[in-house]
Amino acid sequence: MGQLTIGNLAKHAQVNLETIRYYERLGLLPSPPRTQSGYRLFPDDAVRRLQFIRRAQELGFSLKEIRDLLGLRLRPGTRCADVRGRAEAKIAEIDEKIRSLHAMRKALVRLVGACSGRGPVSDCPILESLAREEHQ
Amino acid sequence: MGQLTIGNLAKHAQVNLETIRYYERLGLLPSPPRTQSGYRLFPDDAVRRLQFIRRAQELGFSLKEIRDLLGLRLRPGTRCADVRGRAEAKIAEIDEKIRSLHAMRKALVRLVGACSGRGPVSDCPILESLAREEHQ
DNA sequence: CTTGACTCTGTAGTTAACTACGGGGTTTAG
DNA sequence: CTAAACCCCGTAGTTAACTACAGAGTCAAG
Repeated sequence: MGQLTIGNLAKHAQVNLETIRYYERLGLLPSPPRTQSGYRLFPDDAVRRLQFIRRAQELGFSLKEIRDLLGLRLRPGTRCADVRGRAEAKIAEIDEKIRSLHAMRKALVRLVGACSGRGPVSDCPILESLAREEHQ
Repeated sequence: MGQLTIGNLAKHAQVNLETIRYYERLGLLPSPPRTQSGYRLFPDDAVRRLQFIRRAQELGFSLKEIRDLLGLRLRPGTRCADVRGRAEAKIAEIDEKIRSLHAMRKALVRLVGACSGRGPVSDCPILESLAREEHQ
């Protein structure tokens, strides 16, 4: 373990090979070392990084946002207050998403309940419940 | 209240006017009644519907998925078990998203903590925590 | 030592989700 | 009653995020 060609990485992470090169160009994956003949050799934790990217996309983050998220770390040389600020902003954004998902969930649970109960409720718009709660 | 031209709807819901026509074509908004000259007249709850769509997009749902979500309702003529099944599947998907967001949140909180504490923790990949937990 | 599977780069094509535009009719404020 | 501001439809252009392809080099099994 510890060295993956691009094809093997693609297999393990279940993404298209070309997507990996694309992400590298966009700065989502650090450029890996190469063999003397130019082949990429990825560390095996690149698999997790790719999975993180895919999952974050499913949560509604753009690749640009994900790049920023992945860049959030404390290295000597980064200003702590800056990292902290950006992290806190992201936390707030995540809390907002969680709240919205809970509202959506609640509406669906209500729908399922009305279904088994055959209650007179919920003929009309169920999901309209999720209006943007004055989101900045 | 009660009747919105497409331009007013666009203003109230903060979306581009052309986007509204686009959503109507895709079946995300029901085709509204028209004036005798052909102008659309939307009921005012179209605003909430548009906000729902936008919010759901930010949560990572595609327009196709959102159309399905909005179609989930109990009308006489829809098979209850079917609606129920689809709703339950959506609930499971939402729970998965919520779990992932919590994992992401936790990692960010840890980052902020390490920041103020100047702990030796978390130089390296913080967000790698969010790997796809064997997602079906 | 060749053949098939990989890899490289650069460029072009695709899909989803808009967004804009042109050429026309309609409404309304002055 | 006319000019600005709307609206109509159809079509074309844009952006993000892939995905494919062409032409050439590399590696590994037999």
